[in-house]
Amino acid sequence: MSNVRDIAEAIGSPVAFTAKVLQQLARKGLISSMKGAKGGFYIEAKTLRHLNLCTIVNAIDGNGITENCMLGLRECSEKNPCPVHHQYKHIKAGIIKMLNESMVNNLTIDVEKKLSVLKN
Amino acid sequence: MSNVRDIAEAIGSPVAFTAKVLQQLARKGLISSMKGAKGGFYIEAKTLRHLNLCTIVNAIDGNGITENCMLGLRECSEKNPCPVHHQYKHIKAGIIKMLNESMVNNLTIDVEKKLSVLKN
DNA sequence: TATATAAAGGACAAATTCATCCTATTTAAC
DNA sequence: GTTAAATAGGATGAATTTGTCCTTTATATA
Repeated sequence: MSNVRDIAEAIGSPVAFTAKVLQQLARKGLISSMKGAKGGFYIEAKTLRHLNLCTIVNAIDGNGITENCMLGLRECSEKNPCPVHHQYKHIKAGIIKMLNESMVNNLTIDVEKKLSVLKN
Repeated sequence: MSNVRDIAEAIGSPVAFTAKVLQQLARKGLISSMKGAKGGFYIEAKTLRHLNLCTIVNAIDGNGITENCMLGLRECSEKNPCPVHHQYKHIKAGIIKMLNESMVNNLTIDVEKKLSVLKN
C-alpha cells in the first residue's frame, strides 16, 4: 500500500497529476484504493499476476495505438490502405506484442534490482 | 508544380494549415517553392530520388521518435534504462528502418495506381 | 507597367493535453 | 466521537498543438 505522494516521488511526476492517473486506473479496476488514514493504492495479487502494459495503456489512452492509422486517416484498412499501411502494420503488431508480453510483475523485478529506473 | 489549395484538397487537410507544413518543408529544402502566378510547390527530381519518410518526419517533428524514451524519461539509455528500454529499442529500430526505407517516389506509385489513398 | 496569382510569415484563435487546487468523503487511531 | 490522513472528483488554469487570418513579397502575363 503506497500513497500518492510516495508514488509521485518515485516516478518523478507531479502529485496532483499522478493522483488523477491513479484514479483512472482504480476506476478501471487495474489497481485498488483505500481512503482514509493508512489508505493508499495497491494491486491485488491476482490482478498483478495478469497485468501487462497493454491493459494499462488501453485504460489510460484508449486503443488508439492499435487502431489509429499512422497518417491519421479515419478509414485505413487492408482494403483501403494509406500509403504506409502495409509497412506500419508490422510495427503496430510489434508494439502490441511488446505491450502484451510486458508483465508488470516482471518489470518490477529489474526496478527492485536497480537494473532499470522509473525517474531521473 | 502544385499550389497549396490543390495539395490541401488532395490530402483532405485545411488550406492554411497545409501551407504552414509546406513552408516548413521548403525551409528545410525538402521541397521547393515558387511565388507568384503559376507558382506553387514541387520537388526537385534529384531530391525526390533520395527523399524518404524519415527525413520528412525529422524536418517536421524533430528526432523525437528516434530519441525519446517510451516512458518519457529524459535520460534513458543502455546504461540507465527505463523498465521497457530493452523491449522498446527493437520497436524503435523497426520504426526508423521503416521510415528510412519508405521512399517517397515509391509511395507515390501506389497512390497513382489508386492502390493506396491520401485522404478519406 | 498594371494586374492577378501564389507563397512567406507574423499574429492570433481554438482545441486538446497536461496539470493544479479545493472541497467532500472515507477510514484509522486515539 | 474527534481528529488527522488519505482518496474522489469537480472546477479551473497552463501549455502545447492545431488551425486561421491578414499583410507582404515575388512572379507571370497581358
